[in-house]
Amino acid sequence: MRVSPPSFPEQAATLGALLRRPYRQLSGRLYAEMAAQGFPEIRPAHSAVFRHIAPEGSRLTELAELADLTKQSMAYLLGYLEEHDYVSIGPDPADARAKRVRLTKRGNAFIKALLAASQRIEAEAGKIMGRAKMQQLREALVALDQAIAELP
Amino acid sequence: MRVSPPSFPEQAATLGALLRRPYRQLSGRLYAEMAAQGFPEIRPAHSAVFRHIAPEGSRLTELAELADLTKQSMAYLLGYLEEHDYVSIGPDPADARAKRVRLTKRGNAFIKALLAASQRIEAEAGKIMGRAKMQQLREALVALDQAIAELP
DNA sequence: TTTATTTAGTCAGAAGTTCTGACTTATATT
DNA sequence: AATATAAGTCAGAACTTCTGACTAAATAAA
Repeated sequence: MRVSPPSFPEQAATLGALLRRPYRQLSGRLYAEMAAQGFPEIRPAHSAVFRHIAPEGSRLTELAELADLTKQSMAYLLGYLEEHDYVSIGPDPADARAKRVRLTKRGNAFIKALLAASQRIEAEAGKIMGRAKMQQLREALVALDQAIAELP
Repeated sequence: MRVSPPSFPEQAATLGALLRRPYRQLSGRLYAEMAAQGFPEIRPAHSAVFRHIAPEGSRLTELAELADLTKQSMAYLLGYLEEHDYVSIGPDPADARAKRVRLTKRGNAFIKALLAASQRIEAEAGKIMGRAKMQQLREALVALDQAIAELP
């Protein structure tokens, strides 16, 4: 004698929904904090660059591949970041077709601030939910990522 | 004597990164499968509707609030879904200004298929990483979501 | 019970993110 | 040397979401 059908995703709490909610929350907090700390130009899309750029610099195409974006999309993001002095884009000495993208001082400062804020938020959440559970969560997320990669 | 600075997010594995990766993977697989199963029109943005729509139907404004979107954005998504016969949009008998959005047969079929695929993928991943760990993961994700909500 | 306010939704326009297709130039292969 | 491949660019479009201004209906206040 069911009163209301539990057949809708919100109640069903799919794994996807469970992952999405905290991710969104975290993301929102983080970028708001970065804006407050003097990096207001950075939007979530730009993380595609910051996540993958190498300390010695990276090529546009390389970044595009790592971020799973087209070269055009990556070029768009990089143009914006160059304009706002987060990266510099110069010629690649080894290949006249290619460009070398490097973090500027400001770009490095942004990453440092983002990492610090992220760790602080994680630590605070850890205090609330328990550090052991947070550690379990991390391990389980790594395992999940691995498991999904092995899926047929 | 550090050789390469570990100061970049990809290596740092922030909690955000750990959540994002499997979420993206899951999402990608799920929508590809839905397309293969006869629902090619549905894109991730539309989940904002399916996640929140009530069995008896919902109002546009209500859906917008639940999804944390503007009414205009929700109207855009609903228009598309109505065109493709996933929802019907009719007048609300209780309020002449309002509209009532209901899932069509096709909309219900989509949700059913999405849920089934999601559960199947989760079960398969569970077989690989261990069902106990998957259960731990679910619990930890709920705890994390709760903890983030309690953050200052 | 008029008047004022709030609520539901629309219209117009824009910004941002990402895509496809066609192209140029430089490098690598044959 | 001729051909194929790789790095990026240019032009244009689709999609997602936003802001601001608006209409019409419902609710609250005077």
